[in-house]
Amino acid sequence: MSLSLDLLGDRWSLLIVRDMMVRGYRTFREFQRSGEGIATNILADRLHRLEAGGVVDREAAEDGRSTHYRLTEKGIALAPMLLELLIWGAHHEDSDAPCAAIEQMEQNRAAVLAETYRRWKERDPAPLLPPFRSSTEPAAAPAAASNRRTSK
Amino acid sequence: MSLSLDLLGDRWSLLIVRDMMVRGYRTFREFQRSGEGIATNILADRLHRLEAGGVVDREAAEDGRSTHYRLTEKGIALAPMLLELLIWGAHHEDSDAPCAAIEQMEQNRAAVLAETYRRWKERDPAPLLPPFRSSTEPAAAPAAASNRRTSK
DNA sequence: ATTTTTAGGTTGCAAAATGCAAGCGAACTG
DNA sequence: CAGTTCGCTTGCATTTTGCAACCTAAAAAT
Repeated sequence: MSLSLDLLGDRWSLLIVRDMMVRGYRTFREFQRSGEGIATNILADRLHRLEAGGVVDREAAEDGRSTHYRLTEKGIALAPMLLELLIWGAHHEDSDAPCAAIEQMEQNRAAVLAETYRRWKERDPAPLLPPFRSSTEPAAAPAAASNRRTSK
Repeated sequence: MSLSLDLLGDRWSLLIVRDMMVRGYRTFREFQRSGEGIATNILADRLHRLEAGGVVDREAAEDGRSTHYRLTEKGIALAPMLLELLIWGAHHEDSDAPCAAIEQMEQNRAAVLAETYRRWKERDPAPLLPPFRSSTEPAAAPAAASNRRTSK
């Protein structure tokens, strides 16, 4: 496990993986602007390390100028761990998390993971959970059969 | 989640929590000698931060000289996440992990977590998985609710 | 065909975190 | 009383981080 933490045990790596997995982020810019404020040199370094560690892959986008980062099989396999961390954080740290959504995930772990894996396999870039506060569009229906948008 | 990583997102914090949870470590010395080689100043700092973050508690030991660190409710709640990380690491990083034991944990998540929680509640310092060896022995199996330990 | 914008970085530098070895005070032990 | 164990702290060198500025290549706009 110490080897795992060599790769993932820092302030940013898991945040990047989470952004790829649940928010569907793919490009350098998206990570950069994801609100937490990572410096560009650190972001570049982390992406390289994750690539070297076999957690992400980079591929040129169709438009020719941007690069798309994508989780590998090894990377998407972090989903269960990340889900548990998300739940733990919602309960014990993040007071601003959308409680109803989290509770639903908690009671529907398998479905959430299945949906996460499907989105990865089909390269579906839609966010797993829609952006927190200003979501008025009923676009993305995340987890399982029973899904209802409950605001905070 | 970024708040969670403020507290846990570094090379050592999760390793300390794991040592408390699965190896039953309690004292400064035990953490220090746990093989990974953390410097004493860093260890002291991490223990303080984990205490400040409400993940561990410190209590004076009976012998008067040593201190016992113990996971709080919030700390033991990290068990599901840590179990998933352990499994992920065994599959994708740690080639030296005891594969059979891991596989058993994987198919028995709920029981492993129940046993972990019991050990915490009863202050049972026995390691969850004994120092690495073959897992064909039923006595070492932590999974079942049957337990005959007479500590305390 | 030039300019402008966008994307994905690199570089230099200061500040903070880390690793290492040594030492320190209090509590027990002989 | 001397010596050991325990949980740290201190000083110092090295490494990592954060910040801002800058760079190149390609697409878009003019």
